[in-house]
Amino acid sequence: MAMTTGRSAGRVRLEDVAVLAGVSMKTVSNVVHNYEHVSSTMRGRVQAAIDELGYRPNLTARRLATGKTGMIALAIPEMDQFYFAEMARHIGEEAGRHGYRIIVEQTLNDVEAERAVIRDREEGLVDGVIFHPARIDTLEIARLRPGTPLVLLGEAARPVNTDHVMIDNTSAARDGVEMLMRSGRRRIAFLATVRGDITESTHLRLLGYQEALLAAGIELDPRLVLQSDGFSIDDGVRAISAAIEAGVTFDAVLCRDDLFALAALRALGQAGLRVPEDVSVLGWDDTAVARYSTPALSSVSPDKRALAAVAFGLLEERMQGYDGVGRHQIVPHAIIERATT
Amino acid sequence: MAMTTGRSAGRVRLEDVAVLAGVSMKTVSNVVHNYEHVSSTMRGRVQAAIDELGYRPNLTARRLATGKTGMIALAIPEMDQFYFAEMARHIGEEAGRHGYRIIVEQTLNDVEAERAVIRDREEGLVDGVIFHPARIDTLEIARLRPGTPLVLLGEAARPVNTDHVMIDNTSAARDGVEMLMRSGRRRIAFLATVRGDITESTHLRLLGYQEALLAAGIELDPRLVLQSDGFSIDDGVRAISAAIEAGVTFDAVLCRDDLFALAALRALGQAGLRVPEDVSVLGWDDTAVARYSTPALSSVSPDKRALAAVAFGLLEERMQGYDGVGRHQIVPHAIIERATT
DNA sequence: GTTGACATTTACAGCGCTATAGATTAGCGT
DNA sequence: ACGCTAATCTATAGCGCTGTAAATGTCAAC
Repeated sequence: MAMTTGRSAGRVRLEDVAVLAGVSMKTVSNVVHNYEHVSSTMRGRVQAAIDELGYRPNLTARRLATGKTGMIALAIPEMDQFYFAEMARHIGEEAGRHGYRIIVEQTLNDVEAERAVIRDREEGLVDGVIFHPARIDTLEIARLRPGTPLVLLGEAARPVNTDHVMIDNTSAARDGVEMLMRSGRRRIAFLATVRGDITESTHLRLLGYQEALLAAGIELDPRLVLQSDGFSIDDGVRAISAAIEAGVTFDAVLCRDDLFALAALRALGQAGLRVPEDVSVLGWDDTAVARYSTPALSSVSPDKRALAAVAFGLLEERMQGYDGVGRHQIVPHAIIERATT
Repeated sequence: MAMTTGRSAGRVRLEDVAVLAGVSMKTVSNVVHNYEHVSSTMRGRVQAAIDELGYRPNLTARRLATGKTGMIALAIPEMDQFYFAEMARHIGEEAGRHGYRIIVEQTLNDVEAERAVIRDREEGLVDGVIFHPARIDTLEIARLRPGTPLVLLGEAARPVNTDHVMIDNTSAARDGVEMLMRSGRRRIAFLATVRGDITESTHLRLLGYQEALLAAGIELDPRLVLQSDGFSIDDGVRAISAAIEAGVTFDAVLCRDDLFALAALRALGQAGLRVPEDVSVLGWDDTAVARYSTPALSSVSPDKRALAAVAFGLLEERMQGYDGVGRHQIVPHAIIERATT
């Protein structure tokens, strides 16, 4: 047993290979990188030394030397929330395809954690950041303007000079409501506005809901816009149960996310209402639970793959030096009909 | 030549701060690290320079110098699967508490990707790896024996010399079956063995299921051990529907994961069977969907937080130099009863 | 005053790799 | 043979930080 100072036990370095092969370090580096102008004899000799010693390049050193890390940070509120987990997967795959790896940062809905993301907490650690903010607004992000390339996901409260990709929430909500109306629904509830929600999403979706109704000549009934005390499933259940008990009637519910749609399923079941016979339920985000629930949820489906691809694309341009104004991109959405409508 | 390769535009370095403050680099470093033996005048002067220049340390350089990265890799099959997403969250939080960050590696059930994890793909990038293998067995892992500290999650096909943490699947299955029997169930089905499943988990759970039944003096009925063609919800639905159509009767189902439990809910509903009146359903993993489904799923609940904490603890010891034999740790589980039992 | 014994601060050699510039060799037309 | 270009290969200066060893200051105790 060789005695090592706590640190990485006598790791094999590039120089060791060079010495064994009797060549310069640069030549070893060249064969490691498959540089073309290396004679095949040389390549063979070096490769043999690499194999013999079991050399593997130290990525940290490489990074310091090149200034590129090959990693991007993905900052999301919670990685076990369906929507974010799915986005993380897509972004991870997309990044992988382009030779990047991702490191996931959970902000856990903490303002300070989100600020830390923007303030280059990752300095020198990642080449870029994809960030889905939950607590801080785009204005503040613009103010803290990080040095690392950044792309935002999700709603932008107002136009800012930061790259940004999202779906058109308002138009998606309109599409959802129109779909419900096509199947004859007229009294459509919105589940729900959430107390203390500082994100723009709910608002935009509500707006689309109202626009569609008005466009169809249906008068808005404020009692159909449900109110929830929080984002949990129980909050959702309470919101809808309260409405039912208060005598509010409706034949469809547009939900701000799939979780609220599950809440609707539960509350309606408890009230003895059948889905979709008595009430249609339309979720939002089209996460895996939509497929797994019984009855399977219809849901407004953002094109997550496109979201990931576009976000990564914008980021890549920034990483390659683009330094122009912030760009806003809209990716497509669809209404996926399953068993609840 | 100031003509550097497109590299990071004039970033502020430690040396810049040192020059501005008129002190040595080491002193700046000391201030950055809150080293105690720094006079407060000095600290103030240096801090002012840091603030003025907006200096932020380059983590890559720090890493190269210290040999510690402060990061651990978490390698899991897919990060959008409920169980893995939740484990990722817990491990991320646990690591964060100890000053580490995680980088998530999706192996996507690919054998080569899993081998790459073991073969130190992360060389010099992370201080340790927590790995939940899906395709390669523990024997192969032992053979490829990586240089980086490693802790395994999930079942070990056989004792190996690698740290490893899991719940006692067999005993958990027994507990689950006993709970079902206590509520009077006698014909308990197992959903399901999966064709092509090379993991040990299903097998161990099935074993526990059988042990509990035998211990209660109930004869094993092979028709109650359902067979599925795959891991998807539809595979699960088909497996259970086929059994029902074949005239197999049962009053409870122990499922190998929550997804199959949702499948059971769906198939039973389609067959007009009520849950839990006619058939009890017990899921496994106690993922968020268990709480969200209607009726809410009862589920075998591994203590994920403990799993994360123990795994991280073992890894930390390895990272600090422990080099003894592989340790196996069992963490607690519980049976969470909700509405399906 | 001096002397230790500490507390502070500094100088500088790495960490392992890449990249630039220059040295060497090879290939070829005349 | 000779000159010239192109193909290979080498030497070495960083990348930005930390750790070590040594230098300098400070202060209480003689």
